[in-house]
Amino acid sequence: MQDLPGMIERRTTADAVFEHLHKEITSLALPPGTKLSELEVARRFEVSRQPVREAFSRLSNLELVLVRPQKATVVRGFSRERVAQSRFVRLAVELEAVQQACNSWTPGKAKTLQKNLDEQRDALTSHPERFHDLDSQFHTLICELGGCPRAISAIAECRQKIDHLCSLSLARKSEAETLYEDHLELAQALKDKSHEKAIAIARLHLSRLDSVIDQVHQSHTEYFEE
Amino acid sequence: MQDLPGMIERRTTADAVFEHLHKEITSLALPPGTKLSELEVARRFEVSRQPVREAFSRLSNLELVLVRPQKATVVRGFSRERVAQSRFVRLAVELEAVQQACNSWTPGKAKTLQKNLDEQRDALTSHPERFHDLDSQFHTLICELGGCPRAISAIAECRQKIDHLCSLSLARKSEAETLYEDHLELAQALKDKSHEKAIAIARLHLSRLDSVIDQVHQSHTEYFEE
DNA sequence: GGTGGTATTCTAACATACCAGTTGTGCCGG
DNA sequence: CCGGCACAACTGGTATGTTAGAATACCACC
Repeated sequence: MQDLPGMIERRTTADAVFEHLHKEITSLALPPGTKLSELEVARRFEVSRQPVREAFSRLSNLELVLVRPQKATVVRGFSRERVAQSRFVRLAVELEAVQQACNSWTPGKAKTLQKNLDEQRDALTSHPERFHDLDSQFHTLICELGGCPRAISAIAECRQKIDHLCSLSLARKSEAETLYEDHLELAQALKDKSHEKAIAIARLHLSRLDSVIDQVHQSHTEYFEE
Repeated sequence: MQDLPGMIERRTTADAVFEHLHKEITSLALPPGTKLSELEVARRFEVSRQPVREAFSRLSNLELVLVRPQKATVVRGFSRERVAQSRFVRLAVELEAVQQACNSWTPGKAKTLQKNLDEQRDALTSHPERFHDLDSQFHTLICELGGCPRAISAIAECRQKIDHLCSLSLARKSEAETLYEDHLELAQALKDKSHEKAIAIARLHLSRLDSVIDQVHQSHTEYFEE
């Protein structure tokens, strides 16, 4: 006797506060270093301090804020180490997913992936803002079609932290073209069922993040904790 | 001007409650399905509901409990899917770590690892209860010496969820011997700098978990959510 | 003018009271 | 005896008051 339908989750005040703050932090509307006071936030949302506390706790779990008892709660900055950690795990998972995909690739799957690639190409010139989503979808498709659905959430979790930082990056335009070309090559490698090539491209693809990270680190040192 | 020394974290009541409950849950003193009432727990620890709420919130983040508003908070059971997810990520990370170790392996590192292996052999007969720690240390050493320190925490996180389940496993004795032999082979593969062999053994090594998981699933179906 | 102690005023942590659902139980009517 | 409804005893969510630690500003004193 499960409560399968009973899981209709109530939307609580704390949820609302959490989601709002989460958005403000990840969008950098609240930049790193910003002090957040329970009382102040509570007044801003016109709720009591309790749900705010709850929200702070969750944000703290996500390492988005640092709660310093009796002092203050501040928005955490980026950490090269944390980013590197995410990148590392994502690389490992992505490599495994790509390999499994290599083993089980079929023309039908290739066609589905090609459809996404076509959209990417169109987006490059017409809707640059859509490229990021298509990029994400591309990697998801490889996991899904490749028989690694478990990799999807793991990668998404890693991406989230990295994307947060990459939102500061300028020059996404030329970057996007490079990424698109990587995607093309990776798709080809899958078609060829060439493990070595696929792995090499995946490694190269993710390594491109490093320069972006370095660039952001230099242009926005003040947002970093180290 | 950092607050390097300012990070001295105070030990709060919520911490204590959280740690206590965490231990009770992971040790299965509070088996899956146990109902936890904020009020009841608060009385047990002689604190107010507030810190208990905080603790519940953290446990919920770790997916150890399920908070159902207006109904109850219950200790979550195992989920084959969640375990598989952890196992998958761990495999991916471990494979990457082993490969990097392969590239940078030296006789000196091999010697350090051998010391751990010797301890494992001794533990098998004299101190079986120590084997688990040595096993953990073995994998950590490979990451550390292999130039993948980042893999350590990622693996530890995955292990935690799986270990929780494996604590129900009987027959750890014969299992341990098999694991030890895997370790020996892996160490040899590293010495030989044989990527293929190392990867194959790592895959095999982790796949051994599956039978343990199946076994626990059959003998303790009531602890599973699905 | 510089230094030490103190008072004020922040903060988050904690305790308590209240509210709004949910659930289980038992009474009452059929 | 059985079904349905009402009530009582829960639950977690929210609001607010209280406590204690930490930073700061200020003032007296050197």
